Amino acid sequence: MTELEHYITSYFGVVDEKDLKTIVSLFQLTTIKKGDYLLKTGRRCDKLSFVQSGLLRIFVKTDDKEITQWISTKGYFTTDLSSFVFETPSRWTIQALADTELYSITKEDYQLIGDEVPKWAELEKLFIVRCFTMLEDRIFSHLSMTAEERYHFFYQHNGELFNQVPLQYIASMLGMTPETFSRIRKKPLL
Amino acid sequence: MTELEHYITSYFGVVDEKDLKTIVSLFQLTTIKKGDYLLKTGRRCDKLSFVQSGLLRIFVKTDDKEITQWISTKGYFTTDLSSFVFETPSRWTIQALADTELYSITKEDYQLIGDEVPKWAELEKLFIVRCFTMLEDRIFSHLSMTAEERYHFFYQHNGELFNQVPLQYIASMLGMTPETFSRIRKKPLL
DNA sequence: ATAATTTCTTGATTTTTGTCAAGCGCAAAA
DNA sequence: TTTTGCGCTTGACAAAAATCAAGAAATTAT
Repeated sequence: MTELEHYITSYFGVVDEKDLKTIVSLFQLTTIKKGDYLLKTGRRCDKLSFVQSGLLRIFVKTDDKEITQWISTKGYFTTDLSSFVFETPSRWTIQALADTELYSITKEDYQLIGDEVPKWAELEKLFIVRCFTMLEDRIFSHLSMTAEERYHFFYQHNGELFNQVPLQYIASMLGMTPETFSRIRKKPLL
Repeated sequence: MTELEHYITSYFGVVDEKDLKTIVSLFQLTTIKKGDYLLKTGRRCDKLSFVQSGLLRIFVKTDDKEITQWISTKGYFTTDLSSFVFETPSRWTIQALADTELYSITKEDYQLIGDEVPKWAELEKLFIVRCFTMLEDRIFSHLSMTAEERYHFFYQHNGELFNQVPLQYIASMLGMTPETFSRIRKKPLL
């Protein structure tokens, strides 16, 4: 079983062997180099990508700074969901932070899954609801926690990321400056 | 056309007359009084409610304070989505801030919609993706804006709420204390 | 109408976080 | 190896926001 098959099984739920092969066969393995862009703000995001290895940073460039929205690691699906679904210009820019292997599927092919696998619509919905809930949690963290608390919480749950990506991106993603991040980092834990 | 019919048409997309009647007939009009609870944290949220009139506050009680996640006004669907879909204990408490009329549908009946209206699965997905995108925007506002900017942005888009609900709840929902909210409020606009 | 409660404001103060500027360390490039 | 650039840290300072406490103002209850 490939990682993609494993991920689909565990995150979307049980799909029979045959359907799983059908789904996976629609994904194409592609590679992008460190620094390359998978998507740029304003372009239409016409594919959904699964990170097989490597790292992606999802961010927005405003007038004076870049805001990192999320960092996708191995085992994550990545896309500009709104752009992918509604075919509108994307809000996010997605760039590789390391050489990255992706299994990607075009929107066209993605729609075939729904035709081939009747159960898909339901599984897809459950998946999106799970993503929705994660965003709710993230908003809640901004309403109820200080920068320091968000740091520790994120470190607990995603500590392995800290020695893989520039810390300034994690700082941005948590809603603080690199300086604040650095100061929290060196504080003793008491 | 009732408000509910109108809302379904405009937010979920075009559904034919007959299907629309089917859907709407599954919703039950109920009334809850100011201060009453529609849902309490930990309980299973077994229904989806459309606010016909009145106001609902969605919040969480932590050890020392209450965090308001959202305030639903006329024309909003409200539920604990995760609890409704996965039948897990709800995270949110939902309380009426005023006497409120709701059109509610149980999960059982909600599932009938999918059976009766083949198009529903797709419309439902699009609706959830739209909600997802709104949450993304909200996270972005916390990563890129100060309390003052969030205040003004929210005022621009939801100003009518300011004379309908206790301001402390809006403050909490925007991630600031009532005192900070009050000070921003009295600041001249320059 | 009056009292009681809740909500909002204000001031003084502390804490948290951001900004600016400089320097250090490390890794990639020349 | 030396240089260059990038990322991280640090310090001094400024700004933003939280806290605490007291009082108005408004709402609700009596």
